[in-house]
Amino acid sequence: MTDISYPTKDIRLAVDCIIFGFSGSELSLLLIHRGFEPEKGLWSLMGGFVKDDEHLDESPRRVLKSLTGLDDIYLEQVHAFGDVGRDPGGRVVSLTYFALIRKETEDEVLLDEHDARWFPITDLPELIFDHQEMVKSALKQLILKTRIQPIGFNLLPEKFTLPELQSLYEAIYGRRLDDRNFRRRILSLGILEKLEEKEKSNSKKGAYLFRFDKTAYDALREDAAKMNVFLTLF
Amino acid sequence: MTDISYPTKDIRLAVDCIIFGFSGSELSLLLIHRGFEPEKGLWSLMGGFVKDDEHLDESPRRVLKSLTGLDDIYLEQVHAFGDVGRDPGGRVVSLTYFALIRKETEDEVLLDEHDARWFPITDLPELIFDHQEMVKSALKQLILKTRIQPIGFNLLPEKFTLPELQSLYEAIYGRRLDDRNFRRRILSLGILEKLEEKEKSNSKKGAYLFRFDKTAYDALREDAAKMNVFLTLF
DNA sequence: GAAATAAATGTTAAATTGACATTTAATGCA
DNA sequence: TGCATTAAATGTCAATTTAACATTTATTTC
Repeated sequence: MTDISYPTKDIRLAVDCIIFGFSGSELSLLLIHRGFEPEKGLWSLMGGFVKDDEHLDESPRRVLKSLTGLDDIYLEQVHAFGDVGRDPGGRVVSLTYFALIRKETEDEVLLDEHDARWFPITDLPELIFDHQEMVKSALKQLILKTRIQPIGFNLLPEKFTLPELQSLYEAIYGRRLDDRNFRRRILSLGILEKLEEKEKSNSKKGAYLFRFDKTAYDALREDAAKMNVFLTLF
Repeated sequence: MTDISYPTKDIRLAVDCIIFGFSGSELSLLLIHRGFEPEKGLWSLMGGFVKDDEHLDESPRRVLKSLTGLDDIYLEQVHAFGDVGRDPGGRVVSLTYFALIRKETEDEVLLDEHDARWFPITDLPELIFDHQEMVKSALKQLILKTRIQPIGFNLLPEKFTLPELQSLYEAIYGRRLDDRNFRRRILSLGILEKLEEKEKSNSKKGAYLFRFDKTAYDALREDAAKMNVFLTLF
């Protein structure tokens, strides 16, 4: 940055969070019912202004904490939206972050206070401003990232079954996957630790629980990095 | 964005451009010699402040125009850097954009005026502030994007040879590729139009020139989108 | 002990990838 | 004229990966 002639005092900086959750076989989004004009009654992403003394990535963390009560949320910056006129309240540049949370770990009381609700990604209500575009780009980034990094586990409980994991991938990619091929591929990576326990809520037989093995993944990634080669998970 | 209680009047918004060029077999970066304190004498990315009345993506276009004289540059937003204290001149949030330009179409006079110089990506000088981190993330994004979208052509002249194209991929990925396998793969996509002309500056035999076939690519992408499937170019 | 249900498993053909060496076209110089 | 030089262009084969497909297994409940 060399040109110091144009301070931009009138631009305000905000963050908006695209909060993904997963349950059953559905990927969903946590939205806020907007209680004031303009666009009263529509739904919106949860957001807030960046504080003067706060690092950028802290800002969505604070916002998410206030909405869900959760710390330690997986967050990724997506895009800056800031065209003139995108927000009728003045020049607001908004940084979007997507968040992956384990559904049902969030604080229901806080959610109620914010008039927040989960919506299936396939059936979203009308959103204010350019929030729909924000969701679209976040989903695109989630899809691309999921393919090459094991971030999906942030949407699942620590222990999960292979059918659950497959459903998650299907929900993210928006298409059905062959179960035999999925298992073979995902297990061959060696980044899942099979447990003795079974989860029986979905079937009589029960499905074995697995846990993500971060150490194994780090080694795998290290190897790929050494050879300057792309790592594709599924 | 629902929380309206924290206006951020003291945050200034800037853009910094990571300008990639390619020639010979080298990927390089256009940098500016910093003529003033702090960090005088180091090199930096070309940047500037976002104007109050300018759409976000227009800002790097204006900056690039002033440096290179070029319009119609391929640009992609990369990341917002804005931690407190990253710029000693106050709270400055900087949006980074990477730019792909066809080297030697730029205006030499303007470059001289800005004390700008090309550096091989493998041999960069010391950069101010967090600009090295900016370069790193931009390069990462370039690599990922190159794999799935035909953006590399923006670094080449309209007509190019296969050896040139391969060199470009090698420079971006940072590893050697097998020429026979490269040709087979890239030609099988059907997105290159072979011309009658040959380019003879690099060899006695001469190499056939090709042109990127956008129509064919769009059809290919359309097909992939229909099936919700990933498209990998190379 | 029979029915029901989801989990788990295996095979094969087709396609893709990776590794590898020779021939071709043109130039310039002897 | 033809020989040396140089980078471009080409092909094969084995190994790996992928896609497509159906049956068996473990457990519960009636």
